[in-house]
Amino acid sequence: MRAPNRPSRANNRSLELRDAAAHLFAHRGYDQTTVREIAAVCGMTAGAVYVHFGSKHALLSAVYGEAVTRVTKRLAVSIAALDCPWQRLESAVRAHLEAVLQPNDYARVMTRVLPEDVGEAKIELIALRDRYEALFRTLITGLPLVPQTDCGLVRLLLLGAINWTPFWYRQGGATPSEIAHLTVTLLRNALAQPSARGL
Amino acid sequence: MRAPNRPSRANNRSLELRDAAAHLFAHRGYDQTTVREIAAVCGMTAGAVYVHFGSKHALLSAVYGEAVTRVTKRLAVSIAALDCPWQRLESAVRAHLEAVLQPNDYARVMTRVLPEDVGEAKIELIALRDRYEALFRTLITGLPLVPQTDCGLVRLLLLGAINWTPFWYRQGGATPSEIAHLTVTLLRNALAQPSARGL
DNA sequence: ACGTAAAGTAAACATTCGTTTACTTAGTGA
DNA sequence: TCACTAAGTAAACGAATGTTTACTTTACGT
Repeated sequence: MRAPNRPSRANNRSLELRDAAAHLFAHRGYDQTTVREIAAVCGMTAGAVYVHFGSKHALLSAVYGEAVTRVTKRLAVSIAALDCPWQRLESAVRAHLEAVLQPNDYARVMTRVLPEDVGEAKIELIALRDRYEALFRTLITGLPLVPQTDCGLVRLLLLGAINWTPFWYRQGGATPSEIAHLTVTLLRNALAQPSARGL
Repeated sequence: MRAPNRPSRANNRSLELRDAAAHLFAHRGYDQTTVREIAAVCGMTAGAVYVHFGSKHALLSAVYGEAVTRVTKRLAVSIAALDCPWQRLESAVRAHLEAVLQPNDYARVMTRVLPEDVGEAKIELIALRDRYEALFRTLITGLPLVPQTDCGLVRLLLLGAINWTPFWYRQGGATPSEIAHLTVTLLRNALAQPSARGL
C-alpha cells in the first residue's frame, strides 16, 4: 500500500511538462503553442500530456499559478529587511522587473498571456493575478503620501508602467534596477508628503 | 472606360469588412476571431472576404493601419491650439486614453493585439506603432525637464502606464480626463524644472 | 442589347489542433 | 511470481480554420 497523495514513483515529469509549457507560453503565447510542441520538448507524445494534466487550459493554470507563487516569494524576500516604505516599494518594483525582464519563463507568462484570452481558465487566472497585485496595494497604502492621493489609481499606473516593460526592454539599455529607481523616485518626488520628500 | 484605382461601383464593402474585423479583433483578439465570423457580421461568406483582402493578416494590417491613422489625427487635433508643453502632453494623453478606453474598436486593437503575436505582419505593425509613439517622443523632448532626465525611459513608462489602462479601466471610476491629469501632474511635479514647477 | 469584370456563393481542400481510445511497457507491493 | 497501476505510445477522431475553386449574379460602359 502507498500513502495517498504521495506517489511512489517520483518520476515527476509533470514538472518537466510545466516548465516546457511555461517556456513556450512565454515566448510564443498561449494560442500559438500546441500541446504537441510541449510534449515534444519533453520527448513525449501529445497523449502523454493528458496523463498529467486534464487539458491545455489546466496546464496554463498550473504555469500561471506557479508564476504567481514564485514572483510573490521573490518579492517578499526582497522587502523583508527594509523598513522605509519608499525603499520597500522600490525593492518590490525591482524584484518584479527582474522577474519579468530577465529571461524568466514563468514571470513572463504573467504579462504575456492575458487572462482575457484564455476563456475557460479566465476567472482562475484573474484571481491569481489579483492576489499578487494586492501586495502592491499594501506597499502603496503604506506610503506617506500627500492627502487625497488616489492610491488605487497610482497603483494601477505603476503596475501598468512596469507590466509594459517587456514590450520595449532591450538588454544593454537601462537595467531593471535603474528603471525601478527612476520609477519610484518619480512617484516619491511627485507624491511624497513634504516632510518626507527628497532623496 | 474607367479611371484606374477608381472603382465604379462604390459599394465599398471592404470598409464594412474592415470595421467588422476591428470590432472582433478588439473584443476577442486576433487568434480567437475567425474569417467566417467577420464575414457573417457583414452578411457575407468567408470566401467573399478574399475578394477584398488577400489574407487574414492583410485584414489585420488594414485595421491596425487605420487605427494608427485615426488616433494620430485625434491626437494632432487635441494639441493643435495649445502652447504650454505640459498642457500639450496632458491633452495628448487624454486623447490617447479616450481613444483606447471608450468602446473604440480601432484604437483598442492597438493595445489588444500584440505585433509579436501575428507572425507574418509583425514588422509592418511594429512600424505603424513606432510611427505613433514618435509623436510622444516629440512631446516629451519639448518639456522643460530637470537636466539629465532620461526622456526615453520616461516616455516608455508613460506609454506603458496608459497602454495598460484597458486591462483595468471600468466605467464609473476615474475618467480618462482624470487619469490623464493625474498622470501628467505626477510627471510634472517630479521632473519639471524648478522654475516651471507647480500648477 | 451585349460583353466584361467585379462581387458573392457554396462547397470543398488541406491542415492543424485538442482530445480520446486501445494497447504496450515497466516499476511496485504483497 | 503475479496482479495492479501509473506512464507512455501510436493512431485516430471530430471539429475548426484559412484558403481555394468553380460557378452564379449583377451592375456598368459602349
